[in-house]
Amino acid sequence: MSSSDDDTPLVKAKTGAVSQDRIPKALDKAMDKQAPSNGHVEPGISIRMGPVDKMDVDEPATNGNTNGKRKARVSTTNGKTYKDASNSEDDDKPLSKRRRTSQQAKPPKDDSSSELSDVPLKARTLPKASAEQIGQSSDSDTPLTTKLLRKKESIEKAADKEAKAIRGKEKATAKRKSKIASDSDDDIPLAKKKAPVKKGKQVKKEESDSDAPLAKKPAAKKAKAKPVVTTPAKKGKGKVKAEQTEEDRLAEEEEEEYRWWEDAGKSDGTKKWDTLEHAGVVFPPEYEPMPKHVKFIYDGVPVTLHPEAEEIASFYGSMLNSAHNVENPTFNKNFFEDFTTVLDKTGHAKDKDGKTVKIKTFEKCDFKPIFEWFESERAKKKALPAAEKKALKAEKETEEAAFMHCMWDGRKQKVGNFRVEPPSLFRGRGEHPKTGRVKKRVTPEQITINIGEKAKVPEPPAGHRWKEIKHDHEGTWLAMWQENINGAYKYVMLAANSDIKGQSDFKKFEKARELKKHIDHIRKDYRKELKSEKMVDRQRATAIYLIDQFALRAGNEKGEDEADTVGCCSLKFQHVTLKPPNTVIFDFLGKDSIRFYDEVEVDQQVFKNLKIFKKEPKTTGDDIFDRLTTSALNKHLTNYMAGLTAKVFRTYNASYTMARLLKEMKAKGTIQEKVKAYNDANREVAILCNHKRTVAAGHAGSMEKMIEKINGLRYQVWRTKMMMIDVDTKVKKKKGAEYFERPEDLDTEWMKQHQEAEVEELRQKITKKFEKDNEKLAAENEKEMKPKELQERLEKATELADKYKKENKTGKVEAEGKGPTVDKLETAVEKLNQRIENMKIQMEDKEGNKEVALGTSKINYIDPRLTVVFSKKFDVPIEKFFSKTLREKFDWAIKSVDEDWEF
DNA sequence: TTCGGCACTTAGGACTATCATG
DNA sequence: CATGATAGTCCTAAGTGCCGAA
Repeated sequence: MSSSDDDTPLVKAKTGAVSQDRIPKALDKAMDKQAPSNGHVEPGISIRMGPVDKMDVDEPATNGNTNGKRKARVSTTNGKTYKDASNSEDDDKPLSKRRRTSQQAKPPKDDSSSELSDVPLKARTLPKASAEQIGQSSDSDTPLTTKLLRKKESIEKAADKEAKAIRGKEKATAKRKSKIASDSDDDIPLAKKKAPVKKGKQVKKEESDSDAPLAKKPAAKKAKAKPVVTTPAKKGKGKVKAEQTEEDRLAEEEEEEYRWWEDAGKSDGTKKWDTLEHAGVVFPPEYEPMPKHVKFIYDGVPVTLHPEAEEIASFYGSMLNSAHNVENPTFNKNFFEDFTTVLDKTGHAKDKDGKTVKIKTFEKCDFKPIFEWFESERAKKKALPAAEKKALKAEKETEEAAFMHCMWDGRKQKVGNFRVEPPSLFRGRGEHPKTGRVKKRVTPEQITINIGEKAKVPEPPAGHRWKEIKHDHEGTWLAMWQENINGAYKYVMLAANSDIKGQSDFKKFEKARELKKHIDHIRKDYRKELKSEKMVDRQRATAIYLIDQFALRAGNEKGEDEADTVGCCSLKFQHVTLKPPNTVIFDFLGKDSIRFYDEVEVDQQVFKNLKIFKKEPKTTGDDIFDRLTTSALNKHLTNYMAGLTAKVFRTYNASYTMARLLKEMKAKGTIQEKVKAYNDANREVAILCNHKRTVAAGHAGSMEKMIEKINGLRYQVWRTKMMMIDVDTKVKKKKGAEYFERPEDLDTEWMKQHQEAEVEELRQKITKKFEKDNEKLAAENEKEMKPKELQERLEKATELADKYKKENKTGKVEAEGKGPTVDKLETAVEKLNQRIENMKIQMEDKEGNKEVALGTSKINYIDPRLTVVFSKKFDVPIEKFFSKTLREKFDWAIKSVDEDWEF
């Protein structure tokens, strides 16, 4: 049967080449052979990967490793229990659970050197090895971590739901009604929704459509609130409503808070404001030449530069300590080129006799004195008394106060980045061809101001004028300029906690929630289209599959003069390695030149397709999706839902994953434990989105320290056990000799070293304390202690050393503490073991977290309402999850949901 | 259909404040 | 009370995606 999966009629290709629109049957078949669809995967290792295409069920392999689990699955997409309709059993399989063979698998190359801080850098350079080589080398250590307990989960989930259903039968029905009323068909089984009723109509008028949730939802809520007072489900909302009126009154008296998320109508999505007043931008301070004695050195000779050139030299000099830039040849080359241009213009340098020195070679430049001067300045600033620092800060604040806020439709709103970017050296990431170039000072003449017609236009600095004054009501920016290196547009916009940003955030998440209603349909479609005989469709379906399953970015085309990074649509031949039967290895640099490495199992058909897309004559450097662009992809996606683009999948899958994880969580334990559990879920999402950070410089060191500490504790455990024998020789028999054995890895050599280290540590501590005490005495004008006193105090350390020495000699440990008994010692051992366990957990946590950044997903991908609900339900203060700024940013979420809310 | 222009979100790293810890 | 680790903030680069003109 496996050869019949291509049941669609095939149009004969004209030339038979892959690049034709149609996929020749022969090729498709050939691919079948190369990638045997019935290739066996050991069920023990394999997590079920790609969702099974119904059309492929005749292929044993794909089903083989999912075995019985699938049958029992109940779709939980909407948080409601119902039998999954039709053939999309796996559509809702939570992302993070599926298909990552190596969720946290480190690429083989990284493994060797986790202690080196430059590893990430290395990892970020494009691998030179061929794709095949990578495949092979990683063969050996396909790390299979994180296997999530799918079975258990679905059982728990079902039980959970049942319980819930019983608890709130009434509630549920009320909710159901209200939900329907409020235009959310969350509860309707997939089967019923899948008909693309809206399809055609929605296509073009996305503007108004995508706004629908924003506009309609709150309105619906409000309308509901009145009549529903009696139903339990509505109580919450009724209350909110009541509070609101009160608050409104209060608000009017003070600041007046605008609860836009409760405001119906408002904003058709294009017009963003009616009136807009603001103070413009703050320019960076003019360059202040360094004191005369600070010289740039050329070829060993201290020379003087024209201030303009000196400023540029100072950019470079001040960053001598960040090897990241200064050791990058491109950075140096670009810098020197731009530096030379300015030097040519300003007459190069003068030596102390006023003779011109021409600067020709970068290697002969010495920026050290400049660097040192900057360092000393920095130190000076740091050493400033706290009071002075504060005063300085306050002064700056008052100076900038006017720029901090604007008036947006008459409401005071915080402005985000009102400071114009100061000149500097461009720090492009990864292998950016322009990194190191001089980013010039921005003049008022380059800046366009966007402001209300009736508002007072901010004064440009004396003797200057703005480039242009606009009154663009459809823009949310206050000022704009273009930077000189890439021609990038820079905008001054409102801060994240402003209404306007909040609104678009809200919209974003509502859009993702809407995708929930269409996702099954979409998944079904792309699975079907994976087999389309049209190359374009097949590529598109495959791409959507990757975006959906692995949270890849869209992957727009990039220019020549940018770093060479990719996303889904721009994946190149060498970024994807195929390992039969159905394992795919992704290895490429994504946004910010962050490496994406993942070894996953995919749907058999996807594997086959990728093989076709990589078919000769394609080779390194060629596009895998050569018939696909992001705009074609997005255009296709809009057919399903207005405003649906590739990016929405990331939001959806991230939030959906978080929602699932939080829902599965048990409300038990201390607050700390709950927070930890939340962070673990957060981490899973971060891993899904490949949000990374560079490993902290001291990571390996602090790791080692922890290990030593743990070993120290283990040693103490052993010693305590030995003390038991000292107290009562009989325990040795009772507990067995094994109990008293010192762990093997803590061999005699280690022990001696450890003892010495302990003694030394104690000695240091005593000495330090002594010195400090003395200082104190000196400060109080009293007599300092004699060195003899120190000697006496150090006796303790010697005693310890002696004790250890004796222990080593006799092989016995004298019991410590008063009235030691076996019982007491046993509790002591227990306590020590507990501490060891805690530390181990802490350590693992740290290690697992060392290159995962949680912030990005929390700020951009996880619907904040999920966190708010979690906080309320589990009774953990929201402060534990959101910092002050985040609480402000997510104000709308905090104030708008009760604990019944679901993503 | 492609391309450049434009506006907006997403991103990691540098810098800074705060907290724990010894 | 210093000191190092961690959390929080700031900065700006690097994406996405839309639009209209060629």
